[in-house]
Amino acid sequence: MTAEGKAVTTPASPPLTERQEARRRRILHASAQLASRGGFDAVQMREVAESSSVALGTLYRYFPSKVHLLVATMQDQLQHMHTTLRKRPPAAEEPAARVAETLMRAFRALQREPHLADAMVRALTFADRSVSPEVDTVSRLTTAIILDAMGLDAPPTAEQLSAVRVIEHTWHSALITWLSGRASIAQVKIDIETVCRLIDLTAPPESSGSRRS
Amino acid sequence: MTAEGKAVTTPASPPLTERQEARRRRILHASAQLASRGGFDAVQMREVAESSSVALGTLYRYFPSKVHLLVATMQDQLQHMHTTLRKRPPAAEEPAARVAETLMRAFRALQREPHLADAMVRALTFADRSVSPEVDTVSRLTTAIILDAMGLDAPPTAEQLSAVRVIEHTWHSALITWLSGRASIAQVKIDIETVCRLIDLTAPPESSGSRRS
DNA sequence: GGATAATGTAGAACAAGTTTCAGACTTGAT
DNA sequence: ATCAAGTCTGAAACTTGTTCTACATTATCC
Repeated sequence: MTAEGKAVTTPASPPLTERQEARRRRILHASAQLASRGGFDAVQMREVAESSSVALGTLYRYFPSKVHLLVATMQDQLQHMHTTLRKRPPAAEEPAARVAETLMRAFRALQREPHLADAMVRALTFADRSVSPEVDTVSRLTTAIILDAMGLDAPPTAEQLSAVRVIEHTWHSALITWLSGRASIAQVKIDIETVCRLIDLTAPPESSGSRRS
Repeated sequence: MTAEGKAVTTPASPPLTERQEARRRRILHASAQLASRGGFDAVQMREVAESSSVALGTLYRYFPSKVHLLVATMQDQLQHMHTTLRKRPPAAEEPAARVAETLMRAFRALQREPHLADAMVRALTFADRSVSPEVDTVSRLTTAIILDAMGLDAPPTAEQLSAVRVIEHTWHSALITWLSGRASIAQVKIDIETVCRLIDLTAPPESSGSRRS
């Protein structure tokens, strides 16, 4: 069960026309493309505008800052990842192992586009208050992915949610250290596995009455 | 025992003259001052230069970028914190509790200067590869503080070091969520306490032969 | 003490994010 | 079809990090 029934996708403000939806999509595509080339710095607003055949002013109407744009790009990518992951759920038995497996899978996907990862993650952690809603959406998506991986058969306890938050913290920060070349891939793997141990630690007692098969 | 016998402080490149040391200090002071006012954005290189009576070019000779400057500022502040913390070591018995207590103390210090915290932490996570050495120094300092708090009587095991790394990840990322208004102080406290449980989890077996008093 | 290299100064110049504005184009309602 | 409101465009302007240049000051070495 995903954390939210609502579509995490749609802030549903004013409904966009078709042409507008298309523009938005072009912009996000250009953003991801440029990011894939050279990371955060390579995503230059003028280039994104030109690349997506949109005036600079329009770009700024759709995404009020570069960080907004990149966080939206991340939302987009995460959505893909989420659906991809749902298709082949992790194989392991234990929740902790399942989460670790899922995150490592995501990590390998990021390794294929390290520059894109750089742009998205840097934007995410650099975001200030004005981007909070968008960053929060990303966070909820990530939480949903992790909870999915845990494969709980009861709603998560408060303790488990704390563990998930800590896992998210570790995930983001470990990515940063990797992206900035201060930690190896192996290191990141160890950190993920280490933090996932918290899941076992916070599992509710096996036979305490509220378990469902 | 601190993680390093070497002075984490001194990269010891070319020894600075007295006037140079003074300049450097003026710059760091101005940086912290401006950061305290308005956070990352308020630290404008021209203002730092003027504020510390140094030409812009000179500022850039001392700190090759704004991020370098702010990371150095953080180094500076951390050093203070470390010596302050050493004076009154945490009271708790258990290593996990001691670390949590220490981090919460640090957190309260940051709360007193939230804008400064903002500037330093944002710079830290935004830093790219060119700042890796400096960021690494900060990381080593943080590790030292945590290890100190654990009060081990034997050198930390590899497992414990992993736990410490995860704690650091959580610490940075939790700070970010707090600074960007997406998590409350209480939330950060819970996250810290949650992650600190990893310390118990990775403690070496009590009476396994390599214990000292 | 003077030559010489390194360091510092002032200020212009450049780059990229962001804002602004006048005019052209769409859209939706009548 | 027409009008008003909202949207998009192109281009210039503005801000702040960063670089560059020509000249002054300081430090070092003989």
